[in-house]
Amino acid sequence: MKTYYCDLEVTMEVIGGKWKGLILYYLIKGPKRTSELKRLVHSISQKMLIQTLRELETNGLISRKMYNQVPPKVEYSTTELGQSLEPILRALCNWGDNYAEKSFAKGEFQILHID
Amino acid sequence: MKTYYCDLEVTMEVIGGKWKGLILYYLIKGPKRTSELKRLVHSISQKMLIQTLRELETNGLISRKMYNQVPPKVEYSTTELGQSLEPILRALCNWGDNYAEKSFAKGEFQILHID
DNA sequence: CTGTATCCTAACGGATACTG
DNA sequence: CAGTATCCGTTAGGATACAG
Repeated sequence: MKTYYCDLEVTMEVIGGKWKGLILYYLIKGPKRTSELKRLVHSISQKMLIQTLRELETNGLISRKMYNQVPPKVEYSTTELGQSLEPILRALCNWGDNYAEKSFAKGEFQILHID
Repeated sequence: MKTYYCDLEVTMEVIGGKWKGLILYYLIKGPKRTSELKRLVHSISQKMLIQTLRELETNGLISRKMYNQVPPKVEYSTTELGQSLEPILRALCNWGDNYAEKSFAKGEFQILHID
């Protein structure tokens, strides 16, 4: 059994990592098919996309709906719990935007918006 | 040069990972000496503590003050930028607390509060 | 007390090929 | 289209010893 010493650790376990927050962020805006997510989070590999979706599903943040048809169609959407992260994820984005502006002069990195 | 495609990635780079958010969370409550942090974040190794502090400092979130005395004394504190994360980190904690309550029944994990 | 230097392992994550 | 399986390199991170 996993043990945490601060609630912060719990949240980071759920939305931390390289892809979880990002995928959740897109799903919060509305349901998406697997291929749509693959395109939106365009640098993610097939493996990590599926793997991350499974973890989010296991943690009860998103749900998976499968349509029985050929070719297959699967749609992911946030649960109520996942949706409750919306204000937090938005705040994280806003902070990052502000931070980026202050750090741009240093030329340490770049941000490409491709929405 | 690092490239990001969403502001969310930027923030996660800064407070993500296993220790950054946690250390920042303690420093936001007030300046701390190295040994104090080591005690508070009690499961952290010497190596990760120093390494994480360096990264937070490089990102401009905390500052390091050294006293020239024997034995050495070093004190870390948040910068204005680091302090600006206070509402976000608090929100992350609250969410984790709420999430934990909903998940306790499953017996998947435990939380030990040792403040 | 604060910090550095090694060594070592496990997890993360990318590339590719393949299945229904 | 959606997903699985495998291989493999990189990195995160722990343990330990040591230095100023």
